Amino acid sequence: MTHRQPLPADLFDELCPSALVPFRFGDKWAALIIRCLEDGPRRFSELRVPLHRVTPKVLTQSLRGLERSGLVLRTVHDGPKPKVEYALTPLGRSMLEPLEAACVWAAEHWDELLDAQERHTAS
Amino acid sequence: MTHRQPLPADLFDELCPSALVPFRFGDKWAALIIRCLEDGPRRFSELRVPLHRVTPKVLTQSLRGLERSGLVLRTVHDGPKPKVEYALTPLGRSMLEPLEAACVWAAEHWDELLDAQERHTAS
DNA sequence: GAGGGCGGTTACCTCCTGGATACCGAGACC
DNA sequence: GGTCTCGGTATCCAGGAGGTAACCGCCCTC
Repeated sequence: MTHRQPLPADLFDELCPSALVPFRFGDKWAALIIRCLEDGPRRFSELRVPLHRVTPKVLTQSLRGLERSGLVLRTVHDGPKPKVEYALTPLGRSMLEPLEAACVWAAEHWDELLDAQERHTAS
Repeated sequence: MTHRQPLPADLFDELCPSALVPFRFGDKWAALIIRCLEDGPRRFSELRVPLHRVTPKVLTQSLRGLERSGLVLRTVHDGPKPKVEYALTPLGRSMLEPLEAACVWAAEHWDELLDAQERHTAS
């Protein structure tokens, strides 16, 4: 091994972006929700279908979190029938690219990941 | 809005890779650790420097988790002095690409993210 | 034989996420 | 009046992630 750079003294210095690296960005369901919104705005009850394992409370929590981060916009349409729509903001939409890259990686290495898990639980 | 695809009925059907999408992959420090290893193997005490806000217990936990996932290899070099090295496996190294994409995204939109946070805490 | 660096481990505790379950008000529909 | 859908809340609770602090054996050097 040739002479390498020593590691930086403090990865947390200042507001180092790497501390907010989107791996581990958002809560447990954030990525799935964002992918549900990529085709356009969706209603709450529309999101509940593919995410039926997520209770409404948790779904609301996640959506509020994404709203707080500026990734999702919540719009209440006044009218006779209640109608609430969630849509990606431009910022949220810009996230689709790295998110897609991460999904592709996961899909490609799915088998290896499972193998590693099994090999460890076996031993 | 033109006619869109309805959302899939169940995002959790089978072993859908999107459920393991690397956003939210690993624990709190996984991404930072992986980036510390991209230049080659590092020793435990070497990692402790940039990650000095992570206690040894948690660092060990994270490293064990990454080892379990097959992303990191732990090697004990027998010899007069104790020497343990952590290195990325090929699988771990392949993860650098999407991780880098995520970091670039975060760096580019850092200001927007902070703005959104502040705007929300203010209101 | 005292001390120090290495690579951790152990015990304990706290907080927060996420889950289960039940319930709610407004409007439309019957 | 009763009931349905929509878009959530309220309440309670368990598990686990993560933090604190102390300790450990081994080997080396002084």
